[in-house]
Amino acid sequence: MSDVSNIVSPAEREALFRACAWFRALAPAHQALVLGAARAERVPDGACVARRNAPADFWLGVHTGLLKLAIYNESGRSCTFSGVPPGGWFGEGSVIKRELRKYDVVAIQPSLVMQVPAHTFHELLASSLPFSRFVIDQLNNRMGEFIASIQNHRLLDPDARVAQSLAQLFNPNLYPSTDLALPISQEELGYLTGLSRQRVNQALQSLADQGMLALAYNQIRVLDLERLRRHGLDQL
DNA sequence: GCATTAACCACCG
DNA sequence: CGGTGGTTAATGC
Repeated sequence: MSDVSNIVSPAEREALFRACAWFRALAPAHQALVLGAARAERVPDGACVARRNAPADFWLGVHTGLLKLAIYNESGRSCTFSGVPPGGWFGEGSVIKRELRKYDVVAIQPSLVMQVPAHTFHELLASSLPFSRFVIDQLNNRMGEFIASIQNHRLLDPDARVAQSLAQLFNPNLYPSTDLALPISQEELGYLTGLSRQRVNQALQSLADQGMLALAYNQIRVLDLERLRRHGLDQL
């Protein structure tokens, strides 16, 4: 993990924010507030975007690439809570509570990350109805995803867990701009699902055989998202 | 039985 | 060359 960063120019940064639905819903004055304070940077694969137990100074968004939210124990074992694909915004929980971040944020692909300062986030929350609405929807959607995650983990067989974990990365409310070709290694998918790489490989090949996915080097292409979403749910 | 770890090797970039 | 993927064998619950 390194902290090497690559700041994006103001003009390009503005374009990035105009691509976000929540930003377009803001009044012009609030948009200006964001553009005056926000940052955007390119980070390489493996880079640490934000650290666990550090102050949550930013609300974070993904424009391109892929991030993961994970914690590591002293022996180096990791637990990945969530993958965040393009279009995803996260970290509002710790920003709202003004607490230390609860997990490490690590790039698992070269990524373009957007950062809204906590101060700006609180200003928007206090003065913008559209922004408040967005944050409520955001928290609500993610709560649903986490409850589904626990269900999946406890009730579904490994093949179905892989299918559901993949399908969650295509939640249109949380991650509106995810491409169907997902650049992720099978090892990272193992961390995300809590399964071994070998078992994930077996599940992926089964799902590919059934026509739901196409596998390539460092990439999983979803061919039938609806079937992937349904897969395994009949077990419940 | 089934998943995990460890190991091996081929292949990709 | 390092990272990734496909496979097998040994181990454990």
